[in-house]
Amino acid sequence: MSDAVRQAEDTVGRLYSALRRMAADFEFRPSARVNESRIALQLGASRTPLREALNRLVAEGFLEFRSGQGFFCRDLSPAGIFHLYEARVAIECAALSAALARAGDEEIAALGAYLDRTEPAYLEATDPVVLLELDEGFHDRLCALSGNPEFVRMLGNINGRIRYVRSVDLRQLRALGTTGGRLSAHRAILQALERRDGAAAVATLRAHIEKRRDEATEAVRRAYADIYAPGEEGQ
Amino acid sequence: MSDAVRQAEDTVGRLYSALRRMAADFEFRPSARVNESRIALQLGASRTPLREALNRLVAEGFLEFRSGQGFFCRDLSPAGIFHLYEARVAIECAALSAALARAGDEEIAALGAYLDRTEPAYLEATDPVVLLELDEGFHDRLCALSGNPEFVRMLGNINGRIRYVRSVDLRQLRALGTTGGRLSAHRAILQALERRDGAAAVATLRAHIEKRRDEATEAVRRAYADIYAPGEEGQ
DNA sequence: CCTCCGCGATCTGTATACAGAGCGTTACAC
DNA sequence: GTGTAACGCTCTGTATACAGATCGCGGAGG
Repeated sequence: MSDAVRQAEDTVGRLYSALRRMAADFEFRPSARVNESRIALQLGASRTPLREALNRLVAEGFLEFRSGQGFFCRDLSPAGIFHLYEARVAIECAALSAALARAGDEEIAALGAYLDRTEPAYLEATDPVVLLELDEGFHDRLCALSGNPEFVRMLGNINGRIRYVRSVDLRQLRALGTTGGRLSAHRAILQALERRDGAAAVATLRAHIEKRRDEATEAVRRAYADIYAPGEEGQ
Repeated sequence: MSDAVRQAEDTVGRLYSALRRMAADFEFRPSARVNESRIALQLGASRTPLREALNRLVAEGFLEFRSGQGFFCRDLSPAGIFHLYEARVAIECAALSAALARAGDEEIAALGAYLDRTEPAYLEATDPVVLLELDEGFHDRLCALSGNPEFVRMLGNINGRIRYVRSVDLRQLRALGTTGGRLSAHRAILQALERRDGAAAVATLRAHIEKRRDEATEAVRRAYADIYAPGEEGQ
């Protein structure tokens, strides 16, 4: 059994995870074709399971498929990112509403404990990847309070697809020294949730996300620079 | 070119469409394993493209995958359907809000024309499948007014997964002679949209969907009866 | 009668092979 | 010099083959 569990991550699953990360990080350039043979060799598997994993990512919107031409990376545009942020607002706010009605006090307290626990790391972190992980961690847990796995699934999908832009945005925010505001926004949402003040909680969450949404155009521009000239610090 | 377009539906695409319909209609019994060899033979293709299509459906939540055991049909439960309806409310209401801000008068007029055009068929239709198609047609177009393809994609996914239960629910409504209310609800939403009365439009839409959502438990019970004893008219 | 073990059949998981489409490149004509 | 057509290479799309895992069934032991 322990062997089965250990090997639970089978080939397709392993390839899927690797490819998802690569697609999220735009290791495939926007709109560029994915060379199956090369990636298969690189990941140490044959094309059959690789294509199965690629098909999953197509269904999730990470990649596109054109008949007779193969798989392509999704493109990256301000409009596309805006739409994803808009969907994120819809899902997170709906999840929060559901959580207000259904989540128990102890579950909300657990989210508070998470916030307390991660606060030091949040304030000290310099790596935007770590910062983003902590940020997503809060939002994921908040979403999970809804008890609706569809919300969790959809948010996970969206977060994966905007992760790169968010990390670029976050790096910029850190450079400007304004990351603290994000944390306090999380705290404000939690407090409104504890008070069962639905209107305030949803409004705060919505404003929190829409603020980033409205930076999307600028962040996408930076993301392009970052994808095609990595390493060169901002500017 | 016309040949290319005609053949655009390649093998994987064809299999995907066929399997999606089969999964939506619960031609695979809930939680039952999908026999790859049999389906491949049945659909006239080999297992390789079949598995690619199956993997897309896993990513979309129509099927589940268990390592070493293969593909299984999603299960059918009142809670699961409730969660899907809840997600549907979130997406459709958010899409409507976006449409209020962005859709042009002529686009809204086009939706009105659709409603006028389909009204006779709606009132005369006896086949629940046709009725459902008309109903979904309105909601799809309404969602598309948002201009956000993510909303459209998500709604399409959700609608596919609740289609069977909706068709059972709709059949019951028809038997009770209350389908007219649905149509007038659509009309009310449209009129509020034309007046740019966001609060009324969203409230009407929400109530319209939540009414069905709250029938989900009963509809799932009927759906089970229908899946395992088709042909026998309800009850 | 129930339980556990082992065998066999079935099915999944992956690699590989091959056919055919797409695309770039080059050479030739204008 | 430019446009076009044909060639060839590369890569995709699918079938098939085979290895390994899983599950059911039958028999033996308690």
